[in-house]
Amino acid sequence: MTSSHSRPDWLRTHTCGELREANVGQSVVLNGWVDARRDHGGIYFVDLRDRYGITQVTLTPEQSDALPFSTEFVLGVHGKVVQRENPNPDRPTGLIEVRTERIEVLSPSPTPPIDIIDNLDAAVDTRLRYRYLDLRRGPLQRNLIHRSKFIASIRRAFEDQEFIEVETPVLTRATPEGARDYLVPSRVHPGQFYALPQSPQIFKQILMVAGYDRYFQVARCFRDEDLRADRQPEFTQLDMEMSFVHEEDVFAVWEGVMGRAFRENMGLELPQTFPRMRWEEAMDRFGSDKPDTRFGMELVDLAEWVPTCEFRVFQGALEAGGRVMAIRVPGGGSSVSRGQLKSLESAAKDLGAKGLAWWKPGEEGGAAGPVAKFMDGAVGEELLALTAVDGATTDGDLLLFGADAERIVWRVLGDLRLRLARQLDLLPPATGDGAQWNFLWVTHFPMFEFDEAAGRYFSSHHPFTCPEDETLGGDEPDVSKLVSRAYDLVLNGWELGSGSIRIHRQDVQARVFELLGIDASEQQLKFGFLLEALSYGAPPHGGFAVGLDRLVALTLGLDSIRDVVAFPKTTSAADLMCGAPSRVAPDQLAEVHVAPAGKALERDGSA
RNA sequence: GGGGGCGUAGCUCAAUUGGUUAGAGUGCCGGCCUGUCACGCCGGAGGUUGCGGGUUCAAGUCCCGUCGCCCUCGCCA
Repeated sequence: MTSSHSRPDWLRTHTCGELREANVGQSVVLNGWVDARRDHGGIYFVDLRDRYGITQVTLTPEQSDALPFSTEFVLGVHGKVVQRENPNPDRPTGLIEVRTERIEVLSPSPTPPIDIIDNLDAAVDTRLRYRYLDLRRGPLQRNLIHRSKFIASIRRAFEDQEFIEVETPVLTRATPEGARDYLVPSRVHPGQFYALPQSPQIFKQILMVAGYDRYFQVARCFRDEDLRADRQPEFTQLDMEMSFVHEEDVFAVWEGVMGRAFRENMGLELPQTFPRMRWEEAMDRFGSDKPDTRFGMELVDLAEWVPTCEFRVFQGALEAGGRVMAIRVPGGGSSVSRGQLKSLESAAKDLGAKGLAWWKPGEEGGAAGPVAKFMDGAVGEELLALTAVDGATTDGDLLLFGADAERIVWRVLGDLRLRLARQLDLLPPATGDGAQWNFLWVTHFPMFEFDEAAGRYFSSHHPFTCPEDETLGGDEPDVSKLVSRAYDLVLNGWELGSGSIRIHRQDVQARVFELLGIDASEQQLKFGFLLEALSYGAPPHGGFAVGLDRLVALTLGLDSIRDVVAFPKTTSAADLMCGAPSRVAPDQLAEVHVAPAGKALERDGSA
């Protein structure tokens, strides 16, 4: 059967990015948006744009007078490709132009509220309100195309290793712990709610029980928490799970996946294996569980040295069971001013420090810092030797100290290290030739973390994470010291993703619940169906998930994931383009058995 | 929920610290120009200064409230 529609003659024969000298003499039809116009009286230039490029079109005065059009109109241009009198070497199509024979407006446009140019400087609200115009711009198009190709590489990499892509539900059950759920009321079950998944965690473990052995998915996840530049309420994870594996098997798969995606999309060869670092070492050397290893300024433990120093604050910190550590800022003696030290100190205080001790060994008197008087002679010499990078002694450095509980020292010095690296420009460029791609596996996370407010322990990862020691320390364990088989993948100081080897033995699982203070009835209530599934022959398994939005943003050198998400939301989780969230008609609410309450009542219902 | 910043023409920003008719660049509209590609020259339109209230002879400017956007702490197993 043939179509009853005849093919319109304005349909393009070429895109706006493909005509070259070889096409000179050909009759062509182009479709595209009016990027710019230049009227020279006797001749009229139009830059016609689509996502492939820009081609210059020439019109006679008669043609331009006969047909009014403006920027962002969509045109169909019939014409002949000709060599240019004045070529433009800056454009791929710059050697040719299309001399118009016939032109028609396929679609008009009012003056756009934002310019469709690469270097746009417009308010974010306007860009989000008219997202379709923002997305028409070159940089955003290139971002989304890069994202698409990146995902395609990852899919191929998983498929080549026998992974099976399985879709899991978006309407699912509320999760007992973790982030706040997005809820969806059920019409059929009055008073009951679905939740949108925070991750496919439970489903992927069940797929292992079901024998799928190697699963992956490009999965949308939802968390009803406050936003940041690198956090959206819905985001995309590259999720996977494997059976009959050890940590190293999971790492190897991802090293292959990342290697392929970087090779195919960025022309970069990543190392075949990424470095591994235990959590404890990451904290001790970088003050962070997601260390940026592209620069030095590592933390140095001063426990051995402190007793030789008279400074009571340092000694007091050790006596109280805390730590004393320092970072050495190369050249900081001159590059970090008193004013900057003040703001560093206030940053340190915001993070829980009582103050910030510093020393500029090259300086005299007050300029040398508040603790300089304790650094005379051998004491100072020894400290300089301890903190020297690769044994090298450089003059004019700055030493910053942390003396407090271990957590605070890590947090404060880890933060100052990053702050100073940015301030002093120690970071390599985010993209391009000088860029570094420091992938790192961080392993051996603590099993549990104590929550002061709740007064109990919580799983650092989640309660199905396998402990390193399956006896969990025996009869009287020190819960705070237990180590898990959870791991993170870190890239240049960003946490790309996390995962773990799971518990598959019921006795171990029961013991973990016991340590978390979750009794049998609560277990049944919260995790019943998963525990039941795991009882029917659960293979030993483990998995991992990577935040795709962050990964893509990083590979493009962007700070904000908004520029790699087609339709992002604002800091208050609103979609300015379609106006979500919105009020709904009372009928619609009644149908799902929901009535406004609290603040929803105060704002009188202008539905 | 807390802290900070911002809100003036379609867009990006000014407005001498409370004082005449709120300006500029850009975009848009009109005119001129045959080789531009950030075209050029001339002219024009375009404003509820986010919104509401207050102080004052007088408010873009000061005060109170409110809304929105951005950053950030909490939060995000």
